[in-house]
Amino acid sequence: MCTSVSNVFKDLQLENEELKVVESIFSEVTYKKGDTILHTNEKVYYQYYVVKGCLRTFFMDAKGKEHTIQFAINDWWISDYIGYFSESESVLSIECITDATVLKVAKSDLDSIYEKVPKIEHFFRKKLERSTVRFQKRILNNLVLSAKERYHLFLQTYPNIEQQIKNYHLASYLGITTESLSRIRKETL
Amino acid sequence: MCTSVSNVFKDLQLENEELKVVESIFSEVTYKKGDTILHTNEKVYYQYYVVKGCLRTFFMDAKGKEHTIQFAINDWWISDYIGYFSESESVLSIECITDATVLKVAKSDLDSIYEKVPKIEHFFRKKLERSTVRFQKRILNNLVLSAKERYHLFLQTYPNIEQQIKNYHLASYLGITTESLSRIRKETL
DNA sequence: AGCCTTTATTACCATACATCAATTTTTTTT
DNA sequence: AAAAAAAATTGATGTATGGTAATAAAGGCT
Repeated sequence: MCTSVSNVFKDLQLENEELKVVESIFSEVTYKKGDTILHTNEKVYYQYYVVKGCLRTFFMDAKGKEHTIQFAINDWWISDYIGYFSESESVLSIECITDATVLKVAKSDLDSIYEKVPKIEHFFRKKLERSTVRFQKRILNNLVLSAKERYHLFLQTYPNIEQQIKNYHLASYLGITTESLSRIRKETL
Repeated sequence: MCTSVSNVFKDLQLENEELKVVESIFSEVTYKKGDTILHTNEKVYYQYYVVKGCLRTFFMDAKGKEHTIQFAINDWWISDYIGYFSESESVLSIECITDATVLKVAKSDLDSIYEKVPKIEHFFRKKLERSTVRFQKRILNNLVLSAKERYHLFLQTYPNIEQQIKNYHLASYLGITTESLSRIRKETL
């Protein structure tokens, strides 16, 4: 069916049997630039592994201002993890910044597989550990760095993402306005 | 040995055999108010389950300003999770705000138990999921709320913690100065 | 190519919070 | 209880980033 699933778990050395079970719960979906995969106030059933393209999650605040929480490109995972893990309605939207191909998997399916294939539970625990490290670092950075410093750190850390996104995507990720980002970029040149 | 370990995993219905294995890797330690459990630039071997007392992790920036990352009271876990998960030197310090009793466990011991007792890996995966939700919410809040709003949200969310901590602890958690916090509290009365 | 929409830039003014310095209040120590 | 130390408050002023609005540049579409 979708051969890319084996790629997701390539480091795991799954038996053929295991791989079959795992493949059965993933499905490949393609989207067009601008598509919204998840709207706010929907139940969050899925998380998504990005095969190709660039996506983001964002939060729309009371004043209608967007706040980008996460970008995802090749080999990253994305979802509204607040809604996904707490099995509640979404507070974020997931949007395709470019045309995209993803593998989606339902939380309920994944949860039931953990018992059958412990390697998979292991994989997702490790993934959570890495994402915890990233989030903690992000909190640190937001506490410590100026907007300008956060901008340069982003460029360093995610050089592949900047090309694919608009300035206002990045501004809303850095927690500043497009105008401020524009000023920062001007200074830098 | 230390009976409180069974309490940590009370929802898990561990067999006697399993409990014994698990208990063997935890050890109870007591600290005095003001003690620093972990200094910066040390290897982070342990994470800590708080039995009693109040602790915090904080980051000291280049200007010598403290930034509190996390508080922990009864039944919470605490560590420098950047250092702990990435097996690197600590960037945070762990400090006892009050006298405290904790159960500490080494990452290496825990990792080796996951294979023997899958229930434990399951437990820690779930714990990571919940902490991911909390961190995502914290990022959202920092993006969206004013200092005043963050203060009131903190009081609501952690009513048990405020009594145990100094204003400057809270200020450094909210990302503001003690002076600003003082003004916020004055307005509120 | 030219039109129209989207995105980015620039300028001016506003504001939330920071910084510095002095003082008061609370807590700890003797 | 008095003295000393730590913590909190208050006032005056500074600064990074926000908000608004107008303009310019870039990208899509027929």
